[in-house]
Amino acid sequence: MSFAETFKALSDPVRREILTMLKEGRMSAGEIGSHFNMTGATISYHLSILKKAELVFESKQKNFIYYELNTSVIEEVMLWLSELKGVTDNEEDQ
Amino acid sequence: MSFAETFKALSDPVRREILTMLKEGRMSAGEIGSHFNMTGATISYHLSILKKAELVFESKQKNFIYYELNTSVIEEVMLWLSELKGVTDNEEDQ
DNA sequence: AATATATTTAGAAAATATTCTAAACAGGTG
DNA sequence: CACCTGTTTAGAATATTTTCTAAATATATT
Repeated sequence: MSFAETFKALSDPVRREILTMLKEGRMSAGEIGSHFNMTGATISYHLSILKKAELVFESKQKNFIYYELNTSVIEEVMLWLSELKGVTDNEEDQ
Repeated sequence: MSFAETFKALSDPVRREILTMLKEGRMSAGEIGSHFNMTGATISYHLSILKKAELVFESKQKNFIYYELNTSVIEEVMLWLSELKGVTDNEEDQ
């Protein structure tokens, strides 16, 4: 995991909205795309950035590709941020 | 606070390193700059991005400008991320 | 007041990111 | 197999970001 890739992925509003949509469950590329006023190619580009950042993973089914949140990277980012805040091990457990 | 600005600020390795340095306490622009192989102008640019994102604040003293971490925005980001993970209010308290 | 030190601003060059259109690919269905 | 649907890839246009040099500003010191 690279924080550069992760934060870069999170820095785009379209990509953050995609992640928020995926909170409710997995969606196909087409379903995701229909929520935006953009071509499928552009959505595919954003999904590829999220995939590289490991913020989502995909699974194929028929000729659909489903995307799903990957929460483990989110936890790593939160850990980095909490260390930045200077949280001690004890404080972390509260 | 805008998540776009915050994540964009966090997406650059130089800026993340500046934040990590500031964890130890406040530093002047010059002190920060001397840790990097870049001109003062470039460091000033990065500091302005961090300032706009409210990840740091500055205070002037003599002809030095000191920078300091602002942890409140970091907490807002962590909250956004924990909501993305789908954490319930109860789980948050553990 | 002149000079020195610390930092920022302006403007330009180079690198990266975002978006589009058109074409390609992959898996079903008639 | 030919075709349709869903998605990605390639390539180009545009926008944004990062970095530099040079100049400007602001505060202190002599």
